[in-house]
Amino acid sequence: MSRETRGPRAADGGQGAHGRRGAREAQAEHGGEPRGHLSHRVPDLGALELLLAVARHGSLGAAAREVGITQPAASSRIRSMERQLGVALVDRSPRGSRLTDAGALVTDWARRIVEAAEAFDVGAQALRGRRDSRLRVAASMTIAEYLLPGWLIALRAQRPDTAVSLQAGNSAAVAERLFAGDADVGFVEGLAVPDGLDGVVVAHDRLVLVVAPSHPWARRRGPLDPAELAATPLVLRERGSGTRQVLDAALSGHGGLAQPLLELASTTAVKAAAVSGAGPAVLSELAITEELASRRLVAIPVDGVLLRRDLRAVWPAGHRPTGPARDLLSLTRS
Amino acid sequence: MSRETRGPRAADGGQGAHGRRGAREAQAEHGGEPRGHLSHRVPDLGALELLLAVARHGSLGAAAREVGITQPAASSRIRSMERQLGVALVDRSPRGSRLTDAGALVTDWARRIVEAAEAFDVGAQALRGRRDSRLRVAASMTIAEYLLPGWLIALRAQRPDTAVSLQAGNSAAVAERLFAGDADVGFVEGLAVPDGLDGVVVAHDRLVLVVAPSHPWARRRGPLDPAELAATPLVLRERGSGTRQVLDAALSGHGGLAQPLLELASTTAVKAAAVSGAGPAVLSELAITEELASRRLVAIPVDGVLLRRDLRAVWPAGHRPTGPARDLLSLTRS
DNA sequence: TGACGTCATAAGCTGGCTTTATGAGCAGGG
DNA sequence: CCCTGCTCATAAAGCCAGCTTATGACGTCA
Repeated sequence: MSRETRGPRAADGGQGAHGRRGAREAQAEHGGEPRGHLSHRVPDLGALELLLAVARHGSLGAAAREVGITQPAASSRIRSMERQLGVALVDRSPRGSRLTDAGALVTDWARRIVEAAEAFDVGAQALRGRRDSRLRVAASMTIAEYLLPGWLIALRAQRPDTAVSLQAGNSAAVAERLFAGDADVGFVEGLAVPDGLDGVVVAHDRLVLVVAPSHPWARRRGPLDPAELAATPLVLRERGSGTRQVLDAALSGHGGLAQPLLELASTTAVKAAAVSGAGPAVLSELAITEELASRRLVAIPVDGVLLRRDLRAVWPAGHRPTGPARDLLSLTRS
Repeated sequence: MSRETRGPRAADGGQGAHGRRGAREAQAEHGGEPRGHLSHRVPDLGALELLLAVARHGSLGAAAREVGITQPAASSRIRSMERQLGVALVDRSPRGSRLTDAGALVTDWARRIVEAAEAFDVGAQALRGRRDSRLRVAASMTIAEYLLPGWLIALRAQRPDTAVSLQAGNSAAVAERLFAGDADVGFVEGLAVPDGLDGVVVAHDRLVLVVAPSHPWARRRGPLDPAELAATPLVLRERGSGTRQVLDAALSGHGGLAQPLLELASTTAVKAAAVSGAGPAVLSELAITEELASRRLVAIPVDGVLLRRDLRAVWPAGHRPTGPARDLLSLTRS
């Protein structure tokens, strides 16, 4: 089956013996595993896109056409990807190419990388904030980080030529932009709509108590008592952050928050501290799906506390969004 | 200024015109922003890793050291990333470099790409299946695709030198490998444990009815009636797949499944069909989190049907796993 | 059998990223 | 006060991956 063996080891591309190696002593490619960084073991985005195209078309040539390269380039690139991974990805035949079983698995993993890259792309483009943007969005950090890219991808699918710009900031900054006419629609998280704005709830965000798997709480059977949570020093965002406000309010009836174990400036820093075992933290469920899935963090249920906040689209009171902003809003309502 | 990065094609002016026109006239039929594929607009993995390192260290030089390049290379690479994105990412000062606000956002999006790449990496390494593996895992497709990479990342964090190999297949194949001694532990999805195996439930998987946002059901208020679901032609996996078995069983009391609208060979194909509006589909929640978040698919609740299946770790009856396999198991139990 | 499809091979070019070598700016200690 | 040590920026030269064009080999179908 498949001519797999027919060609000599392919495009070893006349690289050869240019002796001199720079001062990069670290990684030798000899023998066993490449011990370098991710970027040495994972094919680049272009190769992954090509692989997805091959999966779609069942043909190297057609895939090459889709991504705008020639057939030999595609052939060589897939082959070097197979060499790099040490796995046969496609079964070549004179009638086309189909993914092997392993190739299907690899392709699905690749798809997740490419999807993350799409979110990055659409977000970065919005961040560039060109002046000709048809839709100017102001959003809180959490929303800009976790939800907006998905919305923008969906928006692009529906209205491909809507240029979007994004400004991220806290609730006050969002309100300011809206009042100044610098943004067409805003997104904020928190307990109430800022004065002078109207809004609708577009999503909910649960706050979750998490600890590293090594923490004793990770082996608890039952849920935690709110008073116990309130009495425990936590890793927290600085005072004034949305997350901390909600937590404060929720625990006010149980003695209030204990003195923080650590106060950090960003969600990411808090997450990193929690993962590394510094202590329990309370974070948005949006921020920790990955960590929960890979067991770097463990969620601890807490009884009888509503750690939940609303995520709202907002606009200056009375000026309901129209045009592209309305299109975006209609995407965000579940 | 940087002369206009050469467009995807464009550079043809230089030498193109030989008699035969090259295949590069391949113009994208994709609507929307046509120019350039993802890989031209998104920095490569190495650059993203570097950016994360800068975020961690607050210094270009230290970040360079971490990823194994020199400081000038890091400086240049960050700079070209900023040019590519059109956004200032770091504030440089004689005392170090800190992310700008936009840089923090970009870095968080970058982190998601890198995390997906880590999952790809650990999965691909396992797939390579070297003979010296200390832990040989056999798993069903769904588990191998969505859950195993996360588990393996966690395992690597705890036991860095555990070489893992992975064989993916259906339940029967998993059982076979276990009996033959080709695998140390298996993971299967389905209603029951195969004969001759013991196992524990490690997770649950809900099946979800989804439609494209354009489908009339997407605008329903209430949940769907099971009989209505049963009577509707669906996009399905081929007969015999785990998903379809569960669906069949769940709807047997409501008239049984209608004639399929489409029968496709992979979860991915079903998902793609559903996204493109071919019709309603029932898929594992694991497979559609991304699509739900970005509104490419909408979940429709169904009343009174238990579309749920167990995901189990399994091993030959009586031979409870030990060693690395036991370490893995302890990670998978929530 | 010949036309068309597939993929593989070969050779040459280009450009991005790298390296080494240097310079400039700011901080803190002797 | 200036030297030492950190930071980042610039410049010149070289490697290498990947691209292209040109061709060949193989299989299928009318």
